[in-house]
Amino acid sequence: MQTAPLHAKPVPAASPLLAGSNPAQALLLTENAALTNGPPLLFQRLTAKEREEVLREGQKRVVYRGKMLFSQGTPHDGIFLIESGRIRVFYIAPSGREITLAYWSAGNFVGGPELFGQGQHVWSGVAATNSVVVHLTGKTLRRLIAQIPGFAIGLIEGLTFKGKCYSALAQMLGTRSVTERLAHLLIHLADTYGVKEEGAIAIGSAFTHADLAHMVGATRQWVTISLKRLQEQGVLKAEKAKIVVYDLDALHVMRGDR
Amino acid sequence: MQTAPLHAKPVPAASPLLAGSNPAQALLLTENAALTNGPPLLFQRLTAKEREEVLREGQKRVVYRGKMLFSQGTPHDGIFLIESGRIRVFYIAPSGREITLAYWSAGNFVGGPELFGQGQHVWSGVAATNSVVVHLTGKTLRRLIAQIPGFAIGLIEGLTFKGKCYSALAQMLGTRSVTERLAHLLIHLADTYGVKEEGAIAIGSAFTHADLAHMVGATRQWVTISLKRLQEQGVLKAEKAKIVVYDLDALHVMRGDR
DNA sequence: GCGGAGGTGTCGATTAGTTGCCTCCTTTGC
DNA sequence: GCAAAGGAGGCAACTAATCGACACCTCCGC
Repeated sequence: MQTAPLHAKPVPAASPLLAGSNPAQALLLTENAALTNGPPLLFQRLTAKEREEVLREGQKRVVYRGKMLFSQGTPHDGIFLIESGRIRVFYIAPSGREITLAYWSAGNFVGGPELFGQGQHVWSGVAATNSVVVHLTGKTLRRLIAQIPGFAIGLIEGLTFKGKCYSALAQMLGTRSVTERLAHLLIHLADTYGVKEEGAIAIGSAFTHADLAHMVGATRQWVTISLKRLQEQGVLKAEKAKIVVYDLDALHVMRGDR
Repeated sequence: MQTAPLHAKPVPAASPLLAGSNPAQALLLTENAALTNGPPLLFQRLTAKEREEVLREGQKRVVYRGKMLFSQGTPHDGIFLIESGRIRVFYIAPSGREITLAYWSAGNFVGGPELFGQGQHVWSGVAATNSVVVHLTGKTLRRLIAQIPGFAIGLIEGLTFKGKCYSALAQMLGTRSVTERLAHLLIHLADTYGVKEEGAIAIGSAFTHADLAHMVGATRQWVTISLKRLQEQGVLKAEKAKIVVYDLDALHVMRGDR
């Protein structure tokens, strides 16, 4: 997730959102599987025609990896609908400590919890991969809500969903130890990105220790130490940019649900 | 905040909500003053007639101090509108650790983040004082939303507001130390319940150390220690059921905003 | 091939925060 | 009036997690 220069990949011409069939995901720290498996897609309830209309109203923007989409403290105006790529939403405290709320994929929108603006962003958003987003201003949103009933419902569903995400994160951070949170995250990663590999599950995602640390709300070093400890216990094996989980059940025990 | 038996106070006959003029508050751990000063009241946008209609549709319920209003894990159906009293919304992890989201007063509703049900409660709600609530089921909510436009907007505002609360809490828990969080809370308490007293501010609220601990996400003992430390520094003086703050500025420094 | 940047592993010191236990003070019930 | 119960507060031992620093490794651009 470094911000190193990348060969700018060509931006796809046709919007995948028009098809309305992408397996949208949200990657975040939670114990509620329902939250991460099926975030409600904003476009799900719309006809092809309505989808086109929404996209026409918005302003398409290409965001390269490492570039900021919006920043905490800056004025808020509307939302960003993700067409492709992955957006990391995070917050940095005055002290420099950082917490990642979630990684959002195509079909979701970011830039909440407010919809119409009139405030400031409380989170920041950065492109975790080269991404394409559609910016819908507060003004445009009002118009679309009035015009397309399904769009309004989709937005409310989206807001409700985000509410659940925030609240799940707060619960995790408030009541679970870092170790438990890490176990949670690993189970979730295994679920989402895991590939079965002769009895074990390989997580091939390119998350650095720092990325994981931000997701569980801990320091990079502590994640390194914890992973090493888990490795010594035979629960998993950490190779570079790849984690192989041998004993998923042990993680569940650690998490506190078995 | 103990659940000791209380002499049941008479329940007021007329609903204060009909007047639509109570100074509603939400007590929670956040750095955003706007969040706590003015939570949007559900009834603010309604005419007296509409208010009556909503109250007629709901089922009134008296909840005595210490009694549960809803519990995490139980099926969710609709929301509870607070007519009088104070409801504490909290979560208990399997390990027994507990975190308080907020204390909500008259004019607010609890039982989110979902509106219509079809899920389970993720938080629990308990009466912190003898309270009167109006239960609006998911079905009733749908009807009211369709009938009264202002009610729908009020609900969306409420949801958005709750989203901000959750997200503020997550940010606090993820990036601030317990000490900083306690400073936050004390400032906020001084703001809300504080009474000026010859240069100092007296917080007379009957919050126990355990209550404070649950609000900042720490143990009762650590709050005791921290308060004692602050007392040694001359920042405040903790008497029983009363905290006198001498040096509010020191708390601000501790919080990291000066 | 060299230098830089970013990621990882590790160590030691320190602190933040927890756990368990104990005492004191109120309240309640008889 | 007194015993029992339970909450509130305090002390001490312990551990979880942070902080800062540094060495190493690998990938990448030049």
